[in-house]
Amino acid sequence: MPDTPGSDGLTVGQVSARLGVTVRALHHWDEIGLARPSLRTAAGYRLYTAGDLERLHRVVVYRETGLGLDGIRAVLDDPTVDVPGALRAQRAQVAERIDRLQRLGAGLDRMIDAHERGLLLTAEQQVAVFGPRWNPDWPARARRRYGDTTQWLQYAERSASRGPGEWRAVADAVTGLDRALGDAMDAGVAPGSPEANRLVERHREVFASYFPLTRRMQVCLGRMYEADPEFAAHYDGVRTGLATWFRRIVDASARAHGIDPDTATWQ
Amino acid sequence: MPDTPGSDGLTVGQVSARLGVTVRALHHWDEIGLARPSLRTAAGYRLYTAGDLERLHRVVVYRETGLGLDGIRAVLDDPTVDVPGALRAQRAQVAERIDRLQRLGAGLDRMIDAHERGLLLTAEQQVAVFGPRWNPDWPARARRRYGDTTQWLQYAERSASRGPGEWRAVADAVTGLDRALGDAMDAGVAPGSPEANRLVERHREVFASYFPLTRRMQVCLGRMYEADPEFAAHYDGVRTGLATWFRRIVDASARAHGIDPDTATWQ
DNA sequence: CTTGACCCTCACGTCGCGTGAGGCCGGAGA
DNA sequence: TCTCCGGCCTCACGCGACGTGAGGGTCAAG
Repeated sequence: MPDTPGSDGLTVGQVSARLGVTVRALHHWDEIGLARPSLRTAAGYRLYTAGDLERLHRVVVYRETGLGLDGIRAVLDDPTVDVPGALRAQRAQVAERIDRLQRLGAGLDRMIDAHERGLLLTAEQQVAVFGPRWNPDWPARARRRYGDTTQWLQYAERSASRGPGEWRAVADAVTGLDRALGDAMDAGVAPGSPEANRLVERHREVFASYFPLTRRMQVCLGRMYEADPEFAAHYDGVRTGLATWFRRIVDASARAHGIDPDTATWQ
Repeated sequence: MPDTPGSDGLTVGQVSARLGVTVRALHHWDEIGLARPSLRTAAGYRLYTAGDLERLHRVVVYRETGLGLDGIRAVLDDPTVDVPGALRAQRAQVAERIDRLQRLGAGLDRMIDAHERGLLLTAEQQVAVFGPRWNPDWPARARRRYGDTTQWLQYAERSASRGPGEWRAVADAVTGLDRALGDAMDAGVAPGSPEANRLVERHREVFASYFPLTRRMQVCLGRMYEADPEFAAHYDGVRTGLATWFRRIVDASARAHGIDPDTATWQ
């Protein structure tokens, strides 16, 4: 009985089942000469002998260490190769990959937090950075209102990489702008004047630390500042009537750039 | 000055320097339509506008999370995609990969230990498994003598996956064989007899738990048992003269298989 | 004689670029 | 004006370890 399974060799399927590797992998290892069957049937079927199985088993063992096929070939065929050394090198690589993945995971956690909370600072940090008039509920409320917009995404992406120091700079820029706007209104700067237009540009630049803002979006924002009680309260807290004056200088600037502020949309 | 850098776009090299990505990556992202420049010069140079830079920056951010380019495309272009969900899925994948790598690292540590110490058991475990006649220095001495042979490699590979239970089974098989050999010698079993040959085969099978043993290697091993004081002491401790008798039954069996025991080599 | 499970050999696809090859473009110095 | 050098362009193959068909032979059983 020369073709009883096991008497002179196992077929790819049988080896595959025994060693838990795919048939294709066996073909591949045969192709590249890493582990070839010593026998073939007349029909060309691969037959793996007991000795072949030995080698295959060693291949499987070293493959599980993450060694590349060339490395495995070296370990199996080159008696001068330093196997424990190769294993230790492999171990170091694995440790490094774990490190990288852990850093990546931490970065992901930060981004997830930024998307969900809008800000990575604790309530105390927020008050310390943005001042006592800051309400720590605002980020969560902003997320509920705008969380499904592209701009929220962009804002979250930026927030992920900002700590207290960066936020302090943003807050300083914003309060500086508020002061400049109030002073200009006090000084009687007229909408459409070069000075007013410069302030509008400055607002766009400062605001870009949250997300990129087009002129049209800025127009919508100006109207929102005026209409939304919370925003209006903020600007009127700087100077009475500032929200309205700001809308007027934005509208005038938009008109100067060929935009009709009454039909402008957010998109 | 329509071609001042920055006025209407940056070239690939400038973008590459700013964002810390390779020029080839920019080409690639252009090819697959992930992030294309809005402009080209007459000569075909890519020119990235401020808006293009925005998009590129977002690509870079999400690429750092390990998201695939198709995933990034979805995040950037499909407003219905659940970004925090995608990030959390990515986070879970990362955690799983860390897990796998940590298991892989543990496996590597075991293999390294097996190669270096020859045995993963503590001295106490060794004595518990192999009995009071066992000397815990033996594995280290064996490594010094045979550590550069293929057989040591195979032995170490097997050792890496053996705990006390498996070693107990091996030890039992060995002591059972020793007893059977001693009994047979006592009973006057003759070298070359079927019973002696069966014992030789049994020895090869038992020994295969250390590493695969050919008949020729077995012949050499028989001579070593007789010549090496330590091995001889062990077998003579079972029965006086057992080492010599064992060599004789191995020789006889080898001759029956067409091997000249006096010229057989380990290879 | 057919069926269905198993085997064979191509040969392309994967993923995100790296790495040339071969050649055009643009600003600066001789 | 010529030349030089650095930067840009478009192919197009390579990588690593197979996955996944396509198209077709083989083998034991009914």
